[in-house]
This record gives sequence, structure tokens and C-alpha cells, in this order.
Amino acid sequence: MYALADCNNFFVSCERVFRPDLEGRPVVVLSNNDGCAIARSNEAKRLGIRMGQPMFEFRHLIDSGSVTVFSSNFALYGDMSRRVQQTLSRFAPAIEVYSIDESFIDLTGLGADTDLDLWAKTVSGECRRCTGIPVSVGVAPTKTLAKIASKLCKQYPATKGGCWMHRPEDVEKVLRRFPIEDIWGIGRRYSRRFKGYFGMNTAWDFYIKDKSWVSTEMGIGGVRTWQELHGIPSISFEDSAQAKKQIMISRTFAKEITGLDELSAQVSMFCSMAVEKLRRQGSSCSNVTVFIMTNRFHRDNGLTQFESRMTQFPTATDSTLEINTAVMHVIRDMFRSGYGYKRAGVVLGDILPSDKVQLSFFDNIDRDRHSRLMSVMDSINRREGRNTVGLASQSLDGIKMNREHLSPCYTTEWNDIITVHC
DNA sequence: TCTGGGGTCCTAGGACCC
DNA sequence: TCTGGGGTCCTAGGACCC
Repeated sequence: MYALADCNNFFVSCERVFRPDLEGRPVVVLSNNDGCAIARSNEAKRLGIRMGQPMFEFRHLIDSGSVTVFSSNFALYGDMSRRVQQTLSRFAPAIEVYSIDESFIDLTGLGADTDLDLWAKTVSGECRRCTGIPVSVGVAPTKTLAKIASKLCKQYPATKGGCWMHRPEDVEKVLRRFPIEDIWGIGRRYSRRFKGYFGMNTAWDFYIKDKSWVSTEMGIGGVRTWQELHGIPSISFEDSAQAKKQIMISRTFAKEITGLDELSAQVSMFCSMAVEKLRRQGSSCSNVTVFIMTNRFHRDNGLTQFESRMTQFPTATDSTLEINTAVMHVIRDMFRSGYGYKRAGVVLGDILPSDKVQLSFFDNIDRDRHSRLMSVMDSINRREGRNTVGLASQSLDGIKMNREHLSPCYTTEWNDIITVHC
């Protein structure tokens, strides 16, 4: 048996923990630059605000006071997520952190006589009590079914945040009413095709198809999903964090950047951030890709460009100095004056553990010195805060972002801790 | 005016090898 | 004139996830 613990409207719930006055009211959390909606309270969903909808399309609701908006505050959400995971791990033999707001739990270690329905409700209740975050806990024989079970908890308050879906007749009843596009593993593309071409609308329509039909239509991934719906576990459980195979830092800028100096300062900072992530997981990379692009929404007026370039390193590296040199070189190469750049990014690829790096005979870089310098930099930045020390080429005043509706970092900044008057 | 950021896996096709 | 068979590796693109 598996459980999925899914935080309800997570970013909104994080904001509400410190703003209880917003309970029961429409709340939206915005993407970077206050661009579009990335989390919505149930009340905001009911007003018709869609996931990913640009803010300017529902600005009237904000101006009229119908909706409260927040800029995204990932320092806060990351910390709240860690607290939820900590609470979960008290009840779980093994936990897989799937995303910032979802964790799978392998219940194999639990006693055979455990009442899993009660267990799910208890876990949900404890998360709420300890963190303030409402969490839906669905238990089922496979991860895909557990996902569905957790959605049921959100739909039906009577479940009290937790339910166990395992009897075949219950599974059938649920699947017959579950929209096909909401199945984990069936995205927009497939569901549109299934509905349009084959008249399939529910999870049950997919369930009763032949395995071979699924295989030709969707390949191996689809077969896994189909088997999972049939109660055959086909998606592995990873209880330890896997090292990333690719690390990307990219941003859309609040205003278009037209100067090379400003653009390279931003990109240099993305590079520092990416390589710091790389070192944190004890890895090195063999190549780096830089991309820059003009505003994709202004196709007809002005000059447009999307360009990316990869640099290969003869020896895999985790040195910010070395990688940044390469990045600065290609950015100068790609930059064209007269263009307004709206977005840029740095991608580290071909990542491997640093202790498995094959050294080159003709290497002329003093890697020991680099790595001593990097670890000093990392420890200063860890202690004193991000970007306390960095490269001369990188931007000094952070990323140019709009965050007009930012909430305080209640749990990660000493100055932002709430005061209680009593 | 204003439109996010970060990942993974699978597959098909081409290059290349014997 | 006739023109095999099998394998691996790499890459780009497409699908998915949050």
C-alpha cells in the first residue's frame, strides 16, 4: 500500500497560516514578476481564475478587492514544506518527497492490522495541527491510485482529509466518475486525443481498454499507468533524493534588457546559483548551455531572437570560476545590440558525482585551489546569506524581478518573525 | 502595459562500427 | 548489374510532472 500526502492549494495555504483572516476568502499566489496565477484557493477557483492565467486578465477582481494576491515567496514555502515532511516522517516507515507539496509514503512496514483509513485521517489531522497546512492523505495499492484517493479527500469533506481506497468495487465506482485528464501520467495531449478520437471521458474508459491498445497508443509509460490503475505497482518508490541530471536557473526579467553589461551580470549570477546547487549535491558537470531570448509575446514588432549555445569541458568541473568564464564568453558571442532580452538561463548538463570525475592528463587548472576557494565561498554564503560573496561579473543587486505583493519571510528571516501582542 | 520556472523519461532516426 | 545484418551511441523532439 502507498499513501500520497498532498498539501491543499499549498502556496495559498502557506500564506494563510500567517494571515488567518484570509481563511474562506479568494486568494491567489503569483509567479515571478507577478506574472500569472500559480496557486489558487478554492474560492479563487470558483471565481473562474485558471492555473497559469496572466494577472492582467483578472486585475479587475484584485482592484475591486474580491481577490487577495501574493507574490511567490519560495523561502517561506520551502520551509513550510520541510515542516510538513517532518510531521509525515513521524508516521511513515519510508517517505519519498515527490515535489514541494506532495510526498509518497510506502506503508509496507506498517502492521497488517492497521486501520489505514483511520491512519490517513490521523496523519492529515496531525499535519494540520503541527504546521497549519491542510493535507489530503490518500491510501491505495499503487501510487497512481493513491493520487486519485487524495483527490477524493479534497472533494469530500466527510473523508476528514484521509481515505483508503482498496476494494475493487470502490475503485470501479471512483474510476467511473473520475475525469480521464486528471489521471497521473495522462496529460493534455493524450486526453484531448482520447476524448476527441475515441470518445473516452473517464478513468474507467481507459481502464477497460486492452493493454496492447494502450501500448501502441502511448508506449511503455502509458502501460505503466494502466497497470497502476489495475492495482499492479509499476512506478518505483524512491525514498532517497536522487541527484539531479540537469540543473537549470532561468528567469524572465521584469523589463527587457538591452545592454550587454546588464545581461551578462544577470547570467553570471544564474551561473553562480546553478553551480552552487551542483556542488550542494556533490556533483560536477561536463557541459554548460546558455540561452537568451527576446519577448516571445511580441513577435511582430521589433527584433526576435532565441539562441542557445553549449560549451563542453574537457574535464568535468564544479568550479564557478571555470564555468563562469565559459558562460561569459558565449554570452558576449550571442549578444546582439538593438535587441531587448526578456529571458535568459544557464543549464548545467552531463552531471556526474564529483568523486567519479575522470581527470585529464593535459589539465592545466589547479583544481585543488579552485575547490578550496569554492568551499570557503559556499560556507560564507551559507552562514551570511546568499550572494554575500560572489564573482565580480555577477549582478550585485539580485535578479530584476517585480514582487509587489510579497509577504514577509515569517519562518526564515529573524526580522520577519511575527510578534504576538497579548 | 502586463504572460513562471524547473525537472524527467521515452522514442525515432541518424551516425557509426564490425 | 547485383548491394547484409546487427549492434551501440547520441541527439532532438515530444510527452509528462509539479
